[in-house]
Amino acid sequence: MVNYKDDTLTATFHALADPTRRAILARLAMGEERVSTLAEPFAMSLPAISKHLKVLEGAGLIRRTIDGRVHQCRLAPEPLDAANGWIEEHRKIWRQQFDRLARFLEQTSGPDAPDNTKKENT
Amino acid sequence: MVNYKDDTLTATFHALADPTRRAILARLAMGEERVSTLAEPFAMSLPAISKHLKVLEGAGLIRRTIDGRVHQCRLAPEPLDAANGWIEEHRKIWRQQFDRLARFLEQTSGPDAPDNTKKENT
DNA sequence: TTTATAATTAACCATATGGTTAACTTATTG
DNA sequence: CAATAAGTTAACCATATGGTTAATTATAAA
Repeated sequence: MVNYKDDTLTATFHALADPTRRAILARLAMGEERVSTLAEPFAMSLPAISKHLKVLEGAGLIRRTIDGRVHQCRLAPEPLDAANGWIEEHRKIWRQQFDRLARFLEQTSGPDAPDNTKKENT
Repeated sequence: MVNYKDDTLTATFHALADPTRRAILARLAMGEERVSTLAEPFAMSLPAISKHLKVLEGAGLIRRTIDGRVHQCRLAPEPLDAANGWIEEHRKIWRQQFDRLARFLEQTSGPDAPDNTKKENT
């Protein structure tokens, strides 16, 4: 039972909860990039990207080195490890609990019993 | 390279980016609970919890069975698998890239070279 | 049938978020 | 030095978020 800092997790998950930021991270996974290059693929202004980068940096997911007027961004894997740790830890228990419930339903009602799960609205 | 639905990930990460919701999920990992029981530990109103549950349900992280006037909540592990998948997939590449950079710095500047990493503002 | 319980919905509020354009700072280059 | 380029900061705006209290719905119990 590792103890994950609450605000670290919150910041990390919040940073990941945006498609633009995830795309930036995915791109950075292929190597360092400067801000303007990172901004290119997106249909939004540079200041918008600048803000996204600040969120990512605030969560510790990226770091930047300033070289003249060029800001080079690169990934920092630590917070992702924390997020991953939290998910991994819980996922196991959840699976167990989920499967235990499934077996319980199998046993009590049998495989031919009417479907008692809630309808999905996928 | 699995293809994760963008909005599923966004909804999942957003749902996880709140300490109250994570606490609810952690509690549900120990077994099904009704809404009022889930609300007890928190210093906030029932409607607030109700909203949190709706967010979790919207992200597919929990399901509920309505039994009379009692709503039983339980976990649904699928979206967490997706989130975990995204993180896992990227984390590997990030680590590689990170370690490659570290080795590169070792080689070019040597172990005794001056520290060229940016100062942390922890 | 009246009353109490479980939970949601409605209406509202303050603050956060994600975007914009314009202005600014700091380097680089002619 | 003047002009350009990289990027951030400032000011602003619309919408989303997370909370509140009051009202509402639906079930259970007296």
